[in-house]
Amino acid sequence: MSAKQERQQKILELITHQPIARQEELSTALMDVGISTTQSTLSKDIKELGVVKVPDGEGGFRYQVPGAFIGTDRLVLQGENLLRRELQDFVVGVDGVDLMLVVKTITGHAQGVCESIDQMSWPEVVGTLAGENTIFILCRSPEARMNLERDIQGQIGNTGRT
Amino acid sequence: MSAKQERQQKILELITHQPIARQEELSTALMDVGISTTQSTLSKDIKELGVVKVPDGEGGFRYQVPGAFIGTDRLVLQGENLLRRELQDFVVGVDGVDLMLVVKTITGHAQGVCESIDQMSWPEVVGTLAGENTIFILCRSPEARMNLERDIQGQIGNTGRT
DNA sequence: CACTTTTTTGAATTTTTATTCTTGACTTAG
DNA sequence: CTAAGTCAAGAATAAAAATTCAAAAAAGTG
Repeated sequence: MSAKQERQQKILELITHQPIARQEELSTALMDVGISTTQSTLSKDIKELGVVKVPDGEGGFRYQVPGAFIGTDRLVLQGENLLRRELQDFVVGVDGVDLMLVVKTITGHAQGVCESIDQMSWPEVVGTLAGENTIFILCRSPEARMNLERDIQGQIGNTGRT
Repeated sequence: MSAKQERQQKILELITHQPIARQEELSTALMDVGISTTQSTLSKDIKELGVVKVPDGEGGFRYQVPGAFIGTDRLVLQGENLLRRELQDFVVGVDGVDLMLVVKTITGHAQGVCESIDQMSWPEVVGTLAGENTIFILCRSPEARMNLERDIQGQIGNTGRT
């Protein structure tokens, strides 16, 4: 494990276990653990890790590991390309009745796929909701549902190509 | 509504709808909306609101409304006040068909808003379910749904007042 | 109304953070 | 081995954000 990785790992540990308000402070804390570095390097690490400085509600600040944030890496793929990729890779089935379309994914990926579907802002979709491996899609009409169902069905059929 | 409140409200709006990387930039954006203020004041507002500056994954930064965190003060709010606050700050849209009402929130806030809705124990609501940024609300009748939809629509419509 | 108290604000300043630029360590290809 | 290329790191510096302080505005109080 490289020095950089070790340091970044330790940074995450430190900030989750104690309130750290400034990069200098972090530098000191790292020193105590035998890691010596500069504010400059920490600034870069922090950006890379996606760590953020949040108001702590007591008039101060503290660094925190990002949780709910969108952030970092997923922004390379977007829109239709991302969706196609997700459908191909993660969706295992589609079904539906009436206004409800149900998409099954491999475990843990429903949220992600659902996010992509949301991003498309399809007019025929009223709303979506994802669990762990299932997505519910409420459609505006049975016809809209059938169209979508056919579309998605088509996409996931492509899987074994090339 | 005080000047301060208006300004802070607008800050939340602006940063959710466009990427803003620096406080000066925010100041400019506010100017475009007719609000004139200084970096100094914005720094205070940002702290008060719990807004954070996050790495955007493209080598830059942007301010963002906090999701997972908040140890701040807004948690004292309860019942209707809390709900109103949540609707204003976090809800980005409402839609529905038939018995289903769908509320969209900014990412990570659906659970919270849904909780507040549950607390209200509205008789026209049969049940609710929240994902990451979407809430499904099953209503007792289409009329009930329309009423709720109108109510919530009204709340989130308040944003741009005066 | 006066008068006190609290709150809000901006200018100036300090503090903190990001970036630029260089250097050295390490890799790879010839 | 040597040269070209990549990567990590720090010193110095630029940029951005937080804080201090004084003054103005607003909110109470008798």
